[in-house]
Amino acid sequence: MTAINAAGTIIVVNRLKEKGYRITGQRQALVEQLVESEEPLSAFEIWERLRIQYKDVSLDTVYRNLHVLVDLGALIPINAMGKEGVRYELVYTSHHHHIVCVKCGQTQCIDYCPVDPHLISVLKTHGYELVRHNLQLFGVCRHCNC
Amino acid sequence: MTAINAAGTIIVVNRLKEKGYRITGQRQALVEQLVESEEPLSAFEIWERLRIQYKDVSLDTVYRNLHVLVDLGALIPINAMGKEGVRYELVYTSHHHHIVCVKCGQTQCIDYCPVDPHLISVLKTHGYELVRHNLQLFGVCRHCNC
DNA sequence: ATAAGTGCAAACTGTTTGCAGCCAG
DNA sequence: CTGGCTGCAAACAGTTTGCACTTAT
Repeated sequence: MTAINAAGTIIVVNRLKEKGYRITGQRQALVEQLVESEEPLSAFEIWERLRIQYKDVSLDTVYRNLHVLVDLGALIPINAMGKEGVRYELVYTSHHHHIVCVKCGQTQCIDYCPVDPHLISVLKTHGYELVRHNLQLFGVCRHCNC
Repeated sequence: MTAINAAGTIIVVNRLKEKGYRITGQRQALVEQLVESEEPLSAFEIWERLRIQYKDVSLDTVYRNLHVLVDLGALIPINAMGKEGVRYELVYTSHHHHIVCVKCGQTQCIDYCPVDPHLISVLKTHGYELVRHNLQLFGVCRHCNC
């Protein structure tokens, strides 16, 4: 694990401690997997990776810890719609959106966000103040497009 | 049913006929429910409404017909990102998105779409071909902002 | 010590599928 | 008439929950 990843783990683990959560081996290992992953992971994928270190870890524990992190605001759920369920990504990185492959369910980060001053003002004319947003992009990835 | 809704039903039904699908009572009634609905419906909600006319219609039939309409391109699946499953909206109206008030749940159509040639090309560089998309906007409406 | 966290199994939800009968074309 | 459509039941995948045991604090 790189120094930058170790730091990321510590940040998340400290947030857990602050809120009174206990740091178990499984919980810390789950955070490490999320920090080290290049892309959002599904609960099942996290489970597969955790089992290398914790051979008896259960999928339930993965789900429970994912919920804890989501409640904490440290993790955002990304819905892949269809193939495989929700994927999770830590949010200490910069703001961006994702595209999901409608065939295989893989996701990629897209460094683009539609929310600009123009959209904000359009919404204002409708009487709305924007609180949060999510751009869902669905496509076919290079691999599935053959 | 208003004249405009009747017209909407006919448009969708004709697309089904063109592709060789048969027009059963259940199928037509399902289209009518979608046309008449102000907002996207879940499979379960459609089923509830269909059962008023077709008391023995099965939920499977709802799903099967939803798939047919999605394959046809007449219906887009919208993931509510909450605990509920997928919602469906007919696409014979002009393309737009919605903003949802996080306090009262009211929605408004927003005549804005982030998908432009620039975004398409950004996605191409990621190896993705865009199939469909959905912009989810959450805000506080004029009424709730006091 | 003690309450949060865990593994197991079983329940639950939303969706899909195999089959025999039905009905639109 | 006949293949697509249907209802039924059962399977299915992803997720959640009740329980007794374990472990971090």
